[in-house]
Amino acid sequence: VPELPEAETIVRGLRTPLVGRRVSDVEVLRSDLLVTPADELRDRMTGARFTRVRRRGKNLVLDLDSGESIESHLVVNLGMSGRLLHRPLDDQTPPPTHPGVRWTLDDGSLLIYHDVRRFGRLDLKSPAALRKWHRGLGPEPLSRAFTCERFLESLATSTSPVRTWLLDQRRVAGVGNIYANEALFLAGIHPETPARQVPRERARQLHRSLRSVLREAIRNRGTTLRDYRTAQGWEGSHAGRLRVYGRNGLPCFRCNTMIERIVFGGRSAFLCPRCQS
DNA sequence: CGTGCCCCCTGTCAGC
DNA sequence: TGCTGACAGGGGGCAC
Repeated sequence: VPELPEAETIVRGLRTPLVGRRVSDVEVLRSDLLVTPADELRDRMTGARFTRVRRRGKNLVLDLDSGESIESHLVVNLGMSGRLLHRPLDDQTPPPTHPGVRWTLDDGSLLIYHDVRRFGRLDLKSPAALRKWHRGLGPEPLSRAFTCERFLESLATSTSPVRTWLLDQRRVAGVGNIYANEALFLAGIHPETPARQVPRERARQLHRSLRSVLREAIRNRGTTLRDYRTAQGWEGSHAGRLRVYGRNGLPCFRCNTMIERIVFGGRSAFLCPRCQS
């Protein structure tokens, strides 16, 4: 689920409640979600303070300080159905149905990792391990480093279908199946076009449309199809704004041609056969 | 290095 | 009503 816009929305919703707070308790209910051994996670997080909450690609990164400049970084990948929820002390809403890890903070509020399918992963990394992991991911598509020139250069090195290219986190970080399909529609590119065969002008357009669709989805607090929720448990509102994703059998907004669903690389792609040659 | 396939897991929905 | 199969936003591992 969560792609870059969803991760960004969650991060924004966690900053205020988390930064400056100290962890008073850690409960691991599903240890299969952890890369780090459960006892180590408890030992290193208990008593530590959240110093920063950020995002890298589709991952959430929670920085912690255990004092005497001992730093850790909790990297959360939400998989398909993960949620990272903050529940204030006076919270009246029903408790999550599939909690995996629960942190109690020093103000009595709770941070809960919730995941029905349990494809998500939580990894508490050292600063060195974080740097190494960081280097393995591609550029942030909304950063200045993601220039059109670099994008064109990288596209030209690959024979993979352009949709597959967009999903590869080593090429560009944070794009998933929804926004890959949306950006390709906006740029008028068929998802199966080999990356290096995308015409230059279309590729330039793809660079622009990728950035614009991600920003638009962030403004809408992400796409809730089923599982995704913000840190406060709210749904995102971008689902109703999708142009092709999930719209097979419905008319294209631009030309009225029926949107098609095809499958390659083990995943659905949605396209307008007329607009996306 | 790229590709195609399988797997991880649970829930929902369409069709019979 | 109940069963079965397809499918779901991600990612890692494997053989080739």
